[in-house]
Amino acid sequence: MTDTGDHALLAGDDLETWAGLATVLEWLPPALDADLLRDFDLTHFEYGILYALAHAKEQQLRMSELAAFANSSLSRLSRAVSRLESRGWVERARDPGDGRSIRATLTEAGRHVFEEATPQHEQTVRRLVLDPLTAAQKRQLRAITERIRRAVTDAPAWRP
Amino acid sequence: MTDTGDHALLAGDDLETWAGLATVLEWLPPALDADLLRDFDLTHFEYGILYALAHAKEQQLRMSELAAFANSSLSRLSRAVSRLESRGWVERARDPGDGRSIRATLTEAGRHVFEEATPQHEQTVRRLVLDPLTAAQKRQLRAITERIRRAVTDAPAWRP
DNA sequence: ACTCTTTAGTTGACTGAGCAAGTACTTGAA
DNA sequence: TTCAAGTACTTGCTCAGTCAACTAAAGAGT
Repeated sequence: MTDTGDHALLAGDDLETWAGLATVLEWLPPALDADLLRDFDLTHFEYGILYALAHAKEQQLRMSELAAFANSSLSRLSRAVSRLESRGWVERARDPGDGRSIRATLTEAGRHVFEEATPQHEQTVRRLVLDPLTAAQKRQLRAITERIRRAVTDAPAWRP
Repeated sequence: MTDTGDHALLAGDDLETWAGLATVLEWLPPALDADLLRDFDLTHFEYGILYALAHAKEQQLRMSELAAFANSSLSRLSRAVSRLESRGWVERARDPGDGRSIRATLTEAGRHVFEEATPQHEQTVRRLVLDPLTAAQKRQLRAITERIRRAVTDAPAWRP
């Protein structure tokens, strides 16, 4: 094994910290998706859209609001809503007040799917993330993710 | 806002813990990719392949070994190596000992790119993950990611 | 030696996401 | 009032990733 230069190479505890996080970054998202996908043919992202609509006033939101909730580009959201619409879970209607806007509404069927999927999904979140941790660790994780989140959003050349 | 049923809904601190982690899961990977992609046209995944090869004996590994290092399916790896090969950074050669296997080798050019990219990438990892945390938090994060990793790999219906 | 199965890897068809260009409506300013 | 600039979405193109089907070689059993 050849060394790769010595610009303060990542090593020891720091390397382990990073490797541990990288592993979770890699494996947790597909694991979170698995149940939802198998039983409801929903990705976590699509579930997030149903979640936002279900909790919105009159179960409807403008596309751009929805994109903000879902941390998504408008383009990604537009395609995702198209998929949900084609399954009859969401409907689109032009906003009467502003003809540029489109309001997405959760249908009865969509609400039904969301209510079926929710307990299972929350169960998955508990099983993979919350239950394995002690109360202290959950508290620590909140502080840690908050610091990382701030570093990411402060990053130059990276505006979420 | 309508409630969605009361099957021990996620709420309070637990909800915050989960929301915090979900945000990091969403934003950190693209932020980690950004510099590498801009300056070297390399994704984090492709960088990982170069990393594994650079640290392997004679800078070469069988595809399936490489897939294991990169936590990747063989199919994804095969396509990624094709991309790297087309840029002249990796070469493929049939294994003389076992005609089924293919050994991927890092070329001189590939080694060069890897050595150029490494300091910057490690700098990014520090900036986004390690530097924002205290020594205690880094220790905590190692323990936390280890528990989550175990929960994920133990998951029924999810065999990495 | 001759199949049968297993292992290693690649590839075709399809899907989801990003980017940039396009459409449609609104607002502001001459 | 009219037209330029801006806002809210959508869509065409391209690319990476998955799954399943395929090729090729190795090993196992008879």
